[in-house]
Amino acid sequence: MNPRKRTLPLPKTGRGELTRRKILDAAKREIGRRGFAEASVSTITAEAGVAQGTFYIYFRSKEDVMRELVLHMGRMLRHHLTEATAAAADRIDAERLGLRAFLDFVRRNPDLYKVVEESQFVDEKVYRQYYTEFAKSYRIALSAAEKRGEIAAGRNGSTTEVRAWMLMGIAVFLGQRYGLWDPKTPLEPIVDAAMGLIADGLLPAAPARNR
Amino acid sequence: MNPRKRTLPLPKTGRGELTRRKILDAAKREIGRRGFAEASVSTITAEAGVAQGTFYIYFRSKEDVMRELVLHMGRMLRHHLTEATAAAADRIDAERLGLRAFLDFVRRNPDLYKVVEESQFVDEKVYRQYYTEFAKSYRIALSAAEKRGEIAAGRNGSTTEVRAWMLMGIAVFLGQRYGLWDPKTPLEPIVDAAMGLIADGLLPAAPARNR
DNA sequence: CAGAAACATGACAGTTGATTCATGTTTAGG
DNA sequence: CCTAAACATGAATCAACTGTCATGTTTCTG
Repeated sequence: MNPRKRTLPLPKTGRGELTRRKILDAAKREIGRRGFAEASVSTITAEAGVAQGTFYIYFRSKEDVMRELVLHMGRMLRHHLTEATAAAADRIDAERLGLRAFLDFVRRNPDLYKVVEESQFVDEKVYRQYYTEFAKSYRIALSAAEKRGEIAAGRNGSTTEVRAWMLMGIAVFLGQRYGLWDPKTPLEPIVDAAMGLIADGLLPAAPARNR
Repeated sequence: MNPRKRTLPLPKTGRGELTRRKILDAAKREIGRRGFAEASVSTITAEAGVAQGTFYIYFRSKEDVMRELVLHMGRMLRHHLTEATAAAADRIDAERLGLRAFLDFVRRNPDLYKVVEESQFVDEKVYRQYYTEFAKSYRIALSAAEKRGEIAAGRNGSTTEVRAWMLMGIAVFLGQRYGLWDPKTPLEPIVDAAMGLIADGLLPAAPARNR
């Protein structure tokens, strides 16, 4: 029924739960700040205030903790975005609110964000899954909006998926540039500028176009 | 005059140059495939067909090789893109040609591409520099196109820079998704779909818009 | 409250892999 | 063709970490 347990069983007592969380939190900070290679299990457990051996009660390895953190980020971000876009008037509005919320999230959780990006080089599978799942929800939302006429119909069969990946790429890069690297600058002008491209593209407004 | 040499001096003989190149090539393949952590100096030198010690004649450390490879990628990619976009009729055309060329490049140089992405976690400085420089050229090109009226004027002061980072994010994500992860699928439909968003945005064509 | 299960400890065994170095070999240039 | 500089070697050094384990301590359950 459980030939090779993928994950160690979860703690069964309150104490255990607390300890596990302390380790996870410390790992997030350590890996986020110093990077996966620098963050040793001993650094993590020191930061968490527990003995080294305790780590292995809850996690098989450092990689195991990465996986857990990626899943955690997925859940948190999904929740954050769902809340933020709930009141969107239409898809463009949802894009704006979503982008804004994403940048906020990155600024509030730089460590977690960096862990997820680095997971790519530690366990590619979990990283791909992370983005593939986001892309899937994105595709569904875009398809629906397309049917409602809120956004343009695609040029070909790949359009919706391509759009989803483009929008994710935009968010990730703006998150990196303005969320992580320049955490003080106001986000509104960034989001405004971004929405210009997302909604209308690079081309000048229609009246001037000749096509 | 050279207080602390950043880089070891370049080889002075043909033999040395060849050896250095063999090591660099092997490092690119090894790090690209197995990742920075897995690629040991001994693996790299074995692959290059030289002794371990030889590595340190040309590079101070494994990280040193990463830096070198990032710079190399920058030069190669810049060259590739310059050639590809030379004949562009206008900025939109340049975007199309550039995106297409970028995806091509990624498919042709997956190892190098992956090395650059991982460099972020090995020497963040060189990684930032890499993208910051690309962003700079991008800004210049976009500004010029804006003045020529080929693309819409920005909404605010950050527009040009934000656009540059968005377009880079788009390229990187499509490069990852369709260049690396799905290296067989034809690129044309991807590029077409992408250009829809880049040129016109998500909103339906102007006639249908009411604003 | 007693026994069992869960949890915690920290020293340590064992591995790994980066870097050094003393010793050769090859090349360039006079 | 001879010598200094350049290049190459690979065994040895050395530091760092991971994961284990024998030994406690705490919590749960009946």
